[in-house]
Amino acid sequence: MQSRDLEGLEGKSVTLTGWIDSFRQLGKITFVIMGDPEGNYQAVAREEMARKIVQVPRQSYIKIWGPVARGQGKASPFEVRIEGFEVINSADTVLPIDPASKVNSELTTRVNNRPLDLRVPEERAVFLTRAKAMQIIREFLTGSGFVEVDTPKIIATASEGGAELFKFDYFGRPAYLAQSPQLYKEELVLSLGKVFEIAHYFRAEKSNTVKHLNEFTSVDIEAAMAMRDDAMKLIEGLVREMYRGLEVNYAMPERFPVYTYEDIVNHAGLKFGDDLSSEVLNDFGRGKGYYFIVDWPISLKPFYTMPKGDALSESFDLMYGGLEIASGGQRIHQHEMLYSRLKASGLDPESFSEHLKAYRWGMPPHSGWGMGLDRLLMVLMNRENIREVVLYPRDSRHLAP
RNA sequence: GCCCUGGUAGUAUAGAGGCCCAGUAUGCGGCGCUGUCACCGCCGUGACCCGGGUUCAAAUCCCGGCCAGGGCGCCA
Repeated sequence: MQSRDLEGLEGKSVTLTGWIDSFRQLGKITFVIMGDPEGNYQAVAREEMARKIVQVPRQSYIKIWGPVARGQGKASPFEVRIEGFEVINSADTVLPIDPASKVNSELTTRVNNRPLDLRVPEERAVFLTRAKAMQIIREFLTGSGFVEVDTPKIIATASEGGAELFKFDYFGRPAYLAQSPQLYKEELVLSLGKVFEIAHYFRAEKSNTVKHLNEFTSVDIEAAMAMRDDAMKLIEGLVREMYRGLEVNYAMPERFPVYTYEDIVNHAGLKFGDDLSSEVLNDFGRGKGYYFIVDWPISLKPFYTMPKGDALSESFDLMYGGLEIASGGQRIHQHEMLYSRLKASGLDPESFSEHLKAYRWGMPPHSGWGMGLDRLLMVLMNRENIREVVLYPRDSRHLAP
């Protein structure tokens, strides 16, 4: 309930439930700032009622009743004149954070007390935006002919090599938590054509940065008969749609600039084949918004990446400044080529036999990408730390809450 | 894995060897105030991460531990 929602109820008596955000006591009149999932609104108690209600601990969940009247509040043209109240469940008087936000707690303290933290409308807004973002993504991709799929997160073999995976015991056999849906989404292209998945993935890397988590959310797509440029157009369109749908002001360029890997290597004075470090990307990306880096050396990309000429690949990364938001490109669809790329990447084709099967059944050419949703949201909401846009972040130091 | 920084009331902070049995804000308890809007004023409450050491004297310096934040690497 927000003050403006009370407008149509002027003169009527209402009964509302919610929590007490704060009190402003002025002698015989007390203003009670009430909160509920929709927002904050003002209620007023006088005389005896005022004396009684201020004894209820802040953040307690209560029921109030009384008529709605026009008020003089700056942010609350309408208010509830409290005729009675009932404490449904009281809160501790010592709270680990201050939901009235008179003192701002640190991110760690807030995350450790997330449910209470989210009683702050501004903090709740982050996750309402996140929810809406996911809705926009689903609508955009579904509207573009993609089918939403669910692939397993418990897997038997490493999907791409590279990142460390979490290993665990699966009824006596070794199993891993999925690092990406890469192999499954490519297999599904065979019959579904265009697929997408929004899910959590896991990396067992002991990263200690503001942009890495051990459990993160990825938006993945894969599309039959799409070329790399089609995949790039799609993600650019999706990013634009998200800014539009979420009403985030941002000076979006006509088109996202495209740089080649070689441009950056030359700019940084590196040699072909060197990976681009955070330092190089931060330097190159300084002052830049969204842009693409294309034509990476095949040696720096996973085995399923389609080669371009001898040394390059049909790949791209979507960047924001120095931060990698997504990566993708065209994939290999020919069995023989995939087999030899596996070997060239130092992987054992035998352990990918389940996956390779699909490439003998008429696999169409295809392209796709995987996008770090948390990272995009971080940029979109102008947050410094990925943990700010994840409800219960998992990093190497935090397994709880 | 490497490196840097930091742990002071519930929360957020001041503090750089004696001015500190630790100051401020907010919270909490109390008193006053009839329209606030971070209401205000007054009183009270509550803290130096743990263990050693140096020193006449340690929140402050040194060593170790634990915990946390961040950078690099890895990676999305």
